[in-house]
Amino acid sequence: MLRMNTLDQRIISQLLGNARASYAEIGKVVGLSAPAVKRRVDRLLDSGVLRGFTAVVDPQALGWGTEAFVELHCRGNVSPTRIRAHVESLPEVAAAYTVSGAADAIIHLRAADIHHLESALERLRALDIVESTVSTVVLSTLLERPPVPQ
Amino acid sequence: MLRMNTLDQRIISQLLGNARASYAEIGKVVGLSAPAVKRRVDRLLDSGVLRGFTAVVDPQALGWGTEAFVELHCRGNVSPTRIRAHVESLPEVAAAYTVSGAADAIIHLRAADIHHLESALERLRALDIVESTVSTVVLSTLLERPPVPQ
DNA sequence: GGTGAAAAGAGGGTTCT
DNA sequence: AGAACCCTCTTTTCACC
Repeated sequence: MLRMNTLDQRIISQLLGNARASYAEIGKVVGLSAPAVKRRVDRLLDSGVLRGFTAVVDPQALGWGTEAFVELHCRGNVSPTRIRAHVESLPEVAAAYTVSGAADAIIHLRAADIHHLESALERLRALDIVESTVSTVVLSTLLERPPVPQ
Repeated sequence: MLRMNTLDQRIISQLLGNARASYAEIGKVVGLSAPAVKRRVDRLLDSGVLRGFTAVVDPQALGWGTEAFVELHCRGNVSPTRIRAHVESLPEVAAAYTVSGAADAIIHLRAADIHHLESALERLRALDIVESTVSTVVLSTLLERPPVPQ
């Protein structure tokens, strides 16, 4: 595990805001030269604190505007690893979490439309670890923030 | 609304995989010159299909490893806009959705630890639109995929 | 959408503290 | 160790075709 300081956090903060910012731009904000920023970014990538860089797209625009949250109730005791192995076979799974409470997991589904969502749900319910599901369809996305603030 | 073709989708796909890829690299994959790629990316940014570029960080590594999903039940009829206005005042809100079913919204909370999460939940419940909440604490993240596949 | 040129940035080695 | 400086090579970003 890496020990990070304020400088690293501020660099990450800049990259969260704009992953295509140049090292010089970032350096100007955090008070470092461009090569110094690059070496820190490389180190953060190596250590796994930074996993990579991605584009933020409008799901609606790409035709993936229909979402749902599904509480997963499994048959008997199923390990998180097995749940993961099963749910990652569905491309519509945007995220999956094991949780406290009655449900075993919460699945975030993302699909093109209601029919696509229904099809994904059917395939999810057909997994042999699944006993029952409780779905909540998303009507609108009020807010979505990048993974980590500041 | 913008009409997009396969070329745009492939460019977006490349940027989803690596937002810091050079235009020349992207162009080599999709069969375009670097300036042509840049023109399309600029147009996608202008039109809002591409919202920007961000870093993918390990929340654990930055000390934001504790998450929860909260079903929000509001007093009477509250518009999505008002819900949004209220919940975005909490920095711990990672995402918020209006949903079908009994709850009015689902809030995705992200905090440093259980105590931080508890504090965020208290502030959420203190909002005057909120009648009651049902929280589900995330035990582990099994899977998290970028916003849009392919 | 491609081409070519000027400006900006990346990346590596060296020096300084 | 880590950051700044410098130099070369690549990339970006225009112009124009």
